Amino acid sequence: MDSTEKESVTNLYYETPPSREEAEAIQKELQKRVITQNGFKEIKRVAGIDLAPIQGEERLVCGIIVFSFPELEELERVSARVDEQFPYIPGLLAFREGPAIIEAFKKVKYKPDLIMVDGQGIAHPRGLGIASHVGVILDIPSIGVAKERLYGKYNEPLDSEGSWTPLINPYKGNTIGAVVRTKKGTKPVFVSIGHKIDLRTAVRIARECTKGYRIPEPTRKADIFVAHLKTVKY
DNA sequence: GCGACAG
DNA sequence: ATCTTGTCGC
Repeated sequence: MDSTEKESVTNLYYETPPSREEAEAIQKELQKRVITQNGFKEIKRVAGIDLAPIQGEERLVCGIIVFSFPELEELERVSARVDEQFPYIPGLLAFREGPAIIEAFKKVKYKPDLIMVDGQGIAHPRGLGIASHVGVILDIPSIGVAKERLYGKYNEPLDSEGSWTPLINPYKGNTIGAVVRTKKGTKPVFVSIGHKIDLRTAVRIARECTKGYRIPEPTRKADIFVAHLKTVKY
């Protein structure tokens, strides 16, 4: 690939949106940079990230809230609105939402030690879900916490808080994530390594961030934040 | 060819 | 994600 293409690999912005093939090629390159071991000493701040489309505006709004950890007291919240440049295609979510995340992250003053993204980490067909993609580009530890499965097979975890089962790559048979029951009586969430963290730690952090709701506080609060932002004109 | 398919 | 009212369950 030439220098322009090489540049596009480390950048989520593009003059012309990449084709599906180009996007998948970029994912295969970035996947090689994912680190599946803890790349931090201590986690003192965790950020939750979420997005939502602004109906009728062809734009997306991204909200990021930074919390102290493990206290989970809010330290800061920022947001950014960007034009839609890519459609939603299963497996290529980062090309749609990534630019808004990068833009909003630039405004964060209290840089987090870990970011929690609403979506998959390595539990993805090419091992690079949005949480991993953004983690690698920002070079910051990350974990993916998705509400639905994208890839992998699993057995339903028992209906008790904290129960979890492994999410397995159907071809290789290795574990790519965890199906975690964060709240009894509700559907489980899909936790996977984003970047610079191992699975057991990712599951532990997700659980420590859970406060009585199915969704961990960082992404849950970020979701409420963007739902509000959508209704405000700017 | 037939399903599956994050947000 | 979004379109959408009432409704089942704690």
